[in-house]
Amino acid sequence: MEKVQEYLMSKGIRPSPQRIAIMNYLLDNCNHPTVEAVYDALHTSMPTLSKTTVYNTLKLFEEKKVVQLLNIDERNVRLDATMEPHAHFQCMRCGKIFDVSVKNGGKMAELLRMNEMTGFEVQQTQIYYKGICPHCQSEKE
Amino acid sequence: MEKVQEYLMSKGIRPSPQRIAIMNYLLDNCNHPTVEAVYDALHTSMPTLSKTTVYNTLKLFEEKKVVQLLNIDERNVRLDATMEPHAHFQCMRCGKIFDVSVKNGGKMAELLRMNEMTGFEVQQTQIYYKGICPHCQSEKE
DNA sequence: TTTAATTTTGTAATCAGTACAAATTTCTAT
DNA sequence: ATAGAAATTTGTACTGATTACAAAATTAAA
Repeated sequence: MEKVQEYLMSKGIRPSPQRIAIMNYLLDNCNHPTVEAVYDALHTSMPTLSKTTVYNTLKLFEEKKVVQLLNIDERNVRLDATMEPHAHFQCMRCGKIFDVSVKNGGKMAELLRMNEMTGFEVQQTQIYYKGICPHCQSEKE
Repeated sequence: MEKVQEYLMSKGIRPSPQRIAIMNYLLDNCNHPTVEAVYDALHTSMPTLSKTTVYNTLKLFEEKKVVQLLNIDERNVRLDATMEPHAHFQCMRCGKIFDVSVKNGGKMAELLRMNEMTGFEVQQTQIYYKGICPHCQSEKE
């Protein structure tokens, strides 16, 4: 329960109630929520929470590398508290985002990263797929 | 010169003057321009051009698969008329976007695509890198 | 050559994200 | 403890990219 507090501190993040709440939400909801979703969910139990705080916190979390901000959806940012290397798939029909484990613990991404990148200092890699998820494929229409 | 017209027609796009102008611009400017940049550049020689037309046209181009809309920059969409499979690198300092050729003509991406994607119908793949470009690395401060 | 279909245009609206300064909370040093 | 400094949170106002929409213009078809 209080593990999150220690986790944040270990990452150099002061564990304010808001930050703990946001981090907990992200850890419990791995469905790549939007900022809006985070705010809406926490707003009820924490009525004073401001949307600006959510944005500030997420920017801090990204800097401290405890959260990824995904740009796979052109509408709005999606959050992901899983930092192990993995790719993402978004269904163009239902909009859901799925994690895609990259074989060999990201070695593939490493390989990719090597090609032609001479002189480029790569700090982040994002792999995005778009298409139709299994559930939507078996839908009539 | 008039090749573009035929190219568009071959892709099922009616070659209006606006569409030809936009396509030509994208083919001549492979530096992943923004929508704004396209509009600004063409607006002078084609004063009646509307920004809405640029947006409409680009959406059409994407549907017809003659242009990619890149979401690598969180601020605004970037355009790319190169449809051969390749990745992109954005410098976090200067903001420039570079093409990264994926070795073996996209076979690497194909490999990635295979893993764990059972049941998922992949239609697009985007690989985004972020970091510091060679030029910005050799900059003081 | 009138009618229908397509495309373009301009304006207004939307909506995610940011700037900013006041208010609050937390930390530190007495 | 407690005053003052530092960090954090909050609310409001703003920005700026993108979209909605309906009228105007262009093109195709009969």
